Amino acid sequence: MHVQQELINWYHAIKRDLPWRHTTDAYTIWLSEIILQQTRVEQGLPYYQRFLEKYPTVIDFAAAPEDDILKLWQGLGYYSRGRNMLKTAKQVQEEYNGVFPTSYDQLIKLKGIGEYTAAAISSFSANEARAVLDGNVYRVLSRYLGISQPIDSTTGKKIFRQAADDFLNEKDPAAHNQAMMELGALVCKPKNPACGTCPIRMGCYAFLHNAAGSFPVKAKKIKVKERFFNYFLFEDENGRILMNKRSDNDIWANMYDLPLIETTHQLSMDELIALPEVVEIFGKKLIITKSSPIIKHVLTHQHLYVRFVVLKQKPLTMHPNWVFIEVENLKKIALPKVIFIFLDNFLN
DNA sequence: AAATCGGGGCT
DNA sequence: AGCCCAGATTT
Repeated sequence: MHVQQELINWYHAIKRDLPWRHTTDAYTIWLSEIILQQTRVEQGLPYYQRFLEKYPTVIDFAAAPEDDILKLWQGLGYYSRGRNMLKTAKQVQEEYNGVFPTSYDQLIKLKGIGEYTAAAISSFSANEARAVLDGNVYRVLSRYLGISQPIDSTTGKKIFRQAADDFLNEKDPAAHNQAMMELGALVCKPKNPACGTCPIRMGCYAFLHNAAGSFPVKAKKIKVKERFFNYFLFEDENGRILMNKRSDNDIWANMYDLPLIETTHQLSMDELIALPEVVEIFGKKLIITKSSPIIKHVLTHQHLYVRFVVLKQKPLTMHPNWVFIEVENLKKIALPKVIFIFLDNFLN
């Protein structure tokens, strides 16, 4: 039997029961695919359920305020996904009369949909013969075929694109794509792959050479930047919290945090309150109710060292992006994880 | 081509 | 600590 058929047979026998595998509705599949970008199934699943319940159709989604989308996205990370979805939903409503496109060539033009997602939606919703190429597929193909070009180089990407296209089962692209990713997720895992249970091990280069650990190859290393965030929390006499709406050119775009002084390195409390910016905003004599320990918050490309300083007095000057928000209304706005956790502890 | 964009789980 | 996760966009 052909290896592609072995793979599909294996998939049908052991596949996980995931909700987006029960539909061919392009909107629903789009929702699942965007949520699952760089996100494990178990982490994305509850978000998928909540989004589908609140926005059953692309028309419902298109009508949502951006703040509502970001709020529902809170905690999932890579928030531009949510903002791009809103743009695409509006575009589908206007240019496609609310009917979500299913062809690769139309999908690839939409905001937030790249090669992987266009291939996924077009194959799953319309069985278009497009091979997906995600992290799972890179790993499976590199091991199976023994491809040692780096998956994060331009030439490597071309080679893997060709390999994925060649390997595609054109008679059942949808099941083939699902099977490739399922194999990567359940068997051909990054660490300690379960080669003993792999349905296609007898044709696998890495299995036959006992070299799964050598694939895939990555060329680049991640560079991590350190940043030092000093947040100031001020609660006024009416129990409202002074919040800050973030800009759209940094992490946590358009989400809410607190008045922030960022420094280039870690300061002591004495050094912090002597800073000219701090004096300008809060005056010379700071009345500090309490200050938190330094919290290390780890992002992929940044390590944040975050401190919260609770103040008694209100700022002398107000920044345009600052706004007082009632505690009750905090649950309506999107907060980064580290902010949410601190406020949750502080207020409860 | 390289940098940027989160948060969580596994080793 | 380092790597990876149903990647895409910006610089």
